[in-house]
Amino acid sequence: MATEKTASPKGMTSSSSSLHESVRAEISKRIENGFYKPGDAIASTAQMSEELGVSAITVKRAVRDLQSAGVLESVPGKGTFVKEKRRFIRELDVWMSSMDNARRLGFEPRMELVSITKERIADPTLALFGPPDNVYLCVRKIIYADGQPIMYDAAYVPTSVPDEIVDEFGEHFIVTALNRHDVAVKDMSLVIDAAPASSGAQKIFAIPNTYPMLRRLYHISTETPGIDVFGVVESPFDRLACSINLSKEAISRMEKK
Amino acid sequence: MATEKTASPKGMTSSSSSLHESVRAEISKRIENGFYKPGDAIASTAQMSEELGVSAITVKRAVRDLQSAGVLESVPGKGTFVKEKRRFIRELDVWMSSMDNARRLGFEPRMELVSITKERIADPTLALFGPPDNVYLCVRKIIYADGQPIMYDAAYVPTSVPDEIVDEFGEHFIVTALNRHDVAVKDMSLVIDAAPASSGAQKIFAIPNTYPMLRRLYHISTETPGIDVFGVVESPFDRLACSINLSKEAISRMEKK
DNA sequence: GAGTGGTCTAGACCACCCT
DNA sequence: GGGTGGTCTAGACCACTCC
Repeated sequence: MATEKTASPKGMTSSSSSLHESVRAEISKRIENGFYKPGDAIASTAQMSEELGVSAITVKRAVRDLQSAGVLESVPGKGTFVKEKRRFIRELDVWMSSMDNARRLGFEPRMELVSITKERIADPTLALFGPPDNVYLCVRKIIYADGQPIMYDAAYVPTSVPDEIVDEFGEHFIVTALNRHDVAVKDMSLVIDAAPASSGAQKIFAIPNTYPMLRRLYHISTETPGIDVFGVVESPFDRLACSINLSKEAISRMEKK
Repeated sequence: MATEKTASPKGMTSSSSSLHESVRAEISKRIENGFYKPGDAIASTAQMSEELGVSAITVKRAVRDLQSAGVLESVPGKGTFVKEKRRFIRELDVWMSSMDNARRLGFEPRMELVSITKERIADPTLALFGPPDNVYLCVRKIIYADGQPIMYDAAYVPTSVPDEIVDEFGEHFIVTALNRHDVAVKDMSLVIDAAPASSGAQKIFAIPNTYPMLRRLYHISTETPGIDVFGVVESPFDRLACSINLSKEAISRMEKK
């Protein structure tokens, strides 16, 4: 079958080797051109299949890859839409909470407590910080900016932390809540990486497949013996970036070497 | 067709809704169990298709998702293999070059100059730093750790930089080369995010589809007027992470607020 | 009911690798 | 030649939404 074999079906630039790549490029081009604007629905699979002269499955393949790339979003029964691209930048150097950070950038932040449970640290990547193998209070929360979920935070705090402080975890960031009760933060280690979404994050952010999230692993140590906090923050990579400024002082350390 | 409809074909845990997710989970389970070890070839599509009682396409779908997740790697004509998981951690706080950083962590680093061309800054994300719209020298290089490519660096340096310094870009990091010629670095801004691989990075790292890379955008400003460097480093997210330590001094700034 | 995307299948062709 | 993965197709069913 497949009798006619046109090199480049219906006016697509056949720059790529495979057909689904060409289709993907065509859709991307239309978005860049402004033919499809953010929020718009693109042509349906059936339409585009006929229009470009390729099979419906090939169109679906291209669309799925663009979903993964954070460009498109499909709603079953409705259509496939061009995602709004607005990205939140978390400034790590200014050292303020994400909430303050958001406000400064003109976002309307909101925090939602998901659960407080007693758990051991499950995430093997947190082993990087060498946390004691205890049972912790695991505080999970979602941070929104302008209604969009941008972070999913799982913090492991020692069970020895008094209830007055725990009660504030729903409204405040961990560090803020600790500070308000005179538990001074001594030091904070961060590891930034990307990894497939946890099951919790998959539900919250509606991640289509095992797609990587931008992740911040943290270890907060305090002046109070026995109070160390470990945690993971996951964010969709198209909605968050981190910024840092390394000042002259830090650089001078290098020059001395 | 598809007459028999077993809920959970051939002893897979049907924890997921869709079939390809179950297949994916099954493969992941076998890797966790140690049934498939790093470097091993997994069962071929045809074998697994029969073994699990699902169509070959569904197996391929599951394998493709695991490729994207950085778990599997397929070599056409040979088979599909479990990737070795060894990750390089770039310490940003210590403020040393990636080469020194690598040696300290027991990696054997190597740098390979790809090209030095005259270009304007193409990457729109670098606009974040507000670079002047000039023609720059674009220095592209690959950094390897133990033979594995872990970074793809594209640096834009002003054309006014003397040739003696440019000649050293092939062997040294930008900052190191500048320092060696008394161009002192004043300040460095970093943005860490994840984004689909550039075309160059796709080739170097053999990225299957438009899969996101961990990215570091940088802006280096120097004491010498007119010498500012902008750049992008891309890394496969399963091969690199960044670490930072925020010391007590940085935190004290917050407490004062 | 008509249209949408999501899933699954069977079958085919190709390029590649190994023996 | 026989195996592998990669691609493409046609056709089907489902759940969903909107009219």
